[in-house]
Amino acid sequence: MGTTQLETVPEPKYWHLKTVLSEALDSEFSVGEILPNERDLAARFGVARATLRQALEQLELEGRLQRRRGVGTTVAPPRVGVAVDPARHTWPGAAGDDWEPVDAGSTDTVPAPVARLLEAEAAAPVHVVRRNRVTAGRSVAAELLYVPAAVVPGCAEIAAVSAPARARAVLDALAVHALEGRDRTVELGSASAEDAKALDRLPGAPVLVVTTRYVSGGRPAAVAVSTYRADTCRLTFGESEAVSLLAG
Amino acid sequence: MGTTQLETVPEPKYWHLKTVLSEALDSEFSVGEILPNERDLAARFGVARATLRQALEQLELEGRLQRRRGVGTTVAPPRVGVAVDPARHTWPGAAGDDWEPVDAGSTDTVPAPVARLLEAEAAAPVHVVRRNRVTAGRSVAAELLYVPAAVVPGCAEIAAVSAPARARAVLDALAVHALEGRDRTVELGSASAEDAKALDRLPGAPVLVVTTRYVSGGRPAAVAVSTYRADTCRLTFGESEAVSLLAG
DNA sequence: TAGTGGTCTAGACCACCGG
DNA sequence: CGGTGGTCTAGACCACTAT
Repeated sequence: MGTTQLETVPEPKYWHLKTVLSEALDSEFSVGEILPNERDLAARFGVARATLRQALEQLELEGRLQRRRGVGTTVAPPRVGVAVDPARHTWPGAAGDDWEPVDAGSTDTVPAPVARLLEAEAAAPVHVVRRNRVTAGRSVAAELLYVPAAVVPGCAEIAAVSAPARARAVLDALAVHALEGRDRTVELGSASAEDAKALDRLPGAPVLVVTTRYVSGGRPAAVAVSTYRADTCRLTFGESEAVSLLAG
Repeated sequence: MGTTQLETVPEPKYWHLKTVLSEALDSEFSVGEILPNERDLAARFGVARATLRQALEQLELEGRLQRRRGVGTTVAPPRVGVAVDPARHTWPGAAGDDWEPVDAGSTDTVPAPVARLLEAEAAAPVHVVRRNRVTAGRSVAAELLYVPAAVVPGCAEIAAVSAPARARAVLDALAVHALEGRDRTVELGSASAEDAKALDRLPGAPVLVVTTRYVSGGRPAAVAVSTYRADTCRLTFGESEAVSLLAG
């Protein structure tokens, strides 16, 4: 039979499609340009729409494309470099950061992983602060900050008139302590319905979940769970912020 | 018609399915247990297999499930905490790390983003070292380390007999310099065919891409692009390594 | 209202793994 | 070999956006 074909491992169509599209994006399209619609593209490549969509989904995951229902598919700008770890260790809410306080409330039940990080009982009273991060004019992250009530005993944020003021009250109460240390984890997640709304994405959209534990007085004083849009963000650590902006 | 239904916003089926399955995983399954196959599950929930798969894909993305072709779907163990940023700043290849050198070679053409980070021409000769990271017995990351030939002028790794020895030669030549600093970015990507093989995943699988730039003598001396399995890894920074292991 | 992407279906075949 | 997940099809309808 001696075919010249060696190891005929047929590449999936969607994978090949993704490669072709990716090269086309590099050479024939510019940022913001809109692509033909999915039905036309599928017809042009001779595949089912579902197959084409599989390729588009991958490209969107990689931050190459942006798709919006009712609008179309556009070429995405390079990912935004977002500083996650500034040189100065500071409490959340310090002056000059990109975060805007949204609201604050209290609860007795925090997620189990958060309770573990706080080294507290899941049932202890905890303040929950919601913040959004806007960088370079784009909404990039949503955050829930958990502060045990015991850490900010005098905090009476309930009395504050506006929602942002309630959030600020907790942040200010936190800042009176001395910050000793901080540690972090980064992992992949999918946006909850609530986070999705804040990030202007659909529920389930891929996000980078940054969990930060703040230590003061030898004990965990707060835990922040920040969810960043994975399609548009590149998290930067150390002095690399300026670099990554250039690298975009 | 006064239905009791308010704001009938129909939740997508796959989203609801995901929620139901997620709760079932918490309460009725233990780690490693195998789920019924996709056709049975789809029938049981009264949905098409594609819809069920959409839910399973989300759960796999979140590290809750593990699917292997020809085998089945199993409940995944908690994500492994992987230290990305040890307190001591060291060159790659320092004693005691999890990385095993695989091979090394030379090239004249590096990816454009890498060239930018190296502040070098894309056409300059560069050594490329491939390493794999095995943590807790599991293959978690694959890496390409780019070292400009000018940084390790005496390095003659070509002569080394074995592939790992070639890699070590470059790493050792790098270690003679003084490491001044390091910066990093983390972003979402999808596994290349080559990385997928090293990570025992399918091409296109979601990965966390950690780009590290090593600075020596006031100039970039090396750039590492490490791709971590996003389904099984949680990257840890700072002193949080022990914590995250507990938190698992 | 027309056009877009998002969801869903009911099939089919393929690649891979185990016994 | 039988069973699994992976790929692919050709449709249909829905939710959203802009005009």
